[in-house]
Amino acid sequence: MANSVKTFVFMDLEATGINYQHPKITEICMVACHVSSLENPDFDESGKPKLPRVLDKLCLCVDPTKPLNEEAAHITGLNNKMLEDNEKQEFNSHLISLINEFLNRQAQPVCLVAHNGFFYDFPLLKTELEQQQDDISSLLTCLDTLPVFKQLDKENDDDHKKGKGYYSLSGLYRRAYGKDPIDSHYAEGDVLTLIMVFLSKANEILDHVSTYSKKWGDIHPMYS
DNA sequence: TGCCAGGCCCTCTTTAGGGCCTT
Repeated sequence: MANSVKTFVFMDLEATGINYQHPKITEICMVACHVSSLENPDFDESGKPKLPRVLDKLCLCVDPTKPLNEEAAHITGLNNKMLEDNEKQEFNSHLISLINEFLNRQAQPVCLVAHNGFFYDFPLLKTELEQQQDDISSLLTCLDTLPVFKQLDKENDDDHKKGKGYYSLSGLYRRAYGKDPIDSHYAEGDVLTLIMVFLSKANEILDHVSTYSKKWGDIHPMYS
């Protein structure tokens, strides 16, 4: 199909807090994966899929220009002093250019993927872009793995008791691979975990990408 | 101190309320 996604860009944001705190981004990571690597992954001797060898990565720390809340600083391992001491730049036009160049380098069309992306990562990125009077291509599509995994369980009649953490990123990783992911809450660590979670159901997800995805242009900012 | 977002899902439901998931 002419419109089939050719590149999935898995992404994760670390920030100063969560939605109602009007957060600002402290770290952004995007890892681009060609669809062929997801359709036909290599497997290790235990039958676990391997991360694709060919990955493009963009990982950057950002001065949020507002205080991180205590919990965000604790779980992300970042704080304002650290970002200031390292003279990190704000979310500015240079960063937006980098993101655009990174996305434009990939085989098109591109689909952004994030866990709980429809309610966190995508609206927050949209807000930061809007505050710079800018945007990324409205031709992008985006996919949130949280509703995807809920829907797949429904279709597979999974009747497990779904307590707290069942659909968290680390919870999905534990379900798939029987152990905790590494480097949780480092943006790159979470993105690599997300790719592994995606690979655990890749063919089922890839079969329904058009059903589950939204247009980037339909994402609303988290706040203005 | 607890609340503050929000669409979806679950249940002690459907004339509703509360928890999840993201930092």
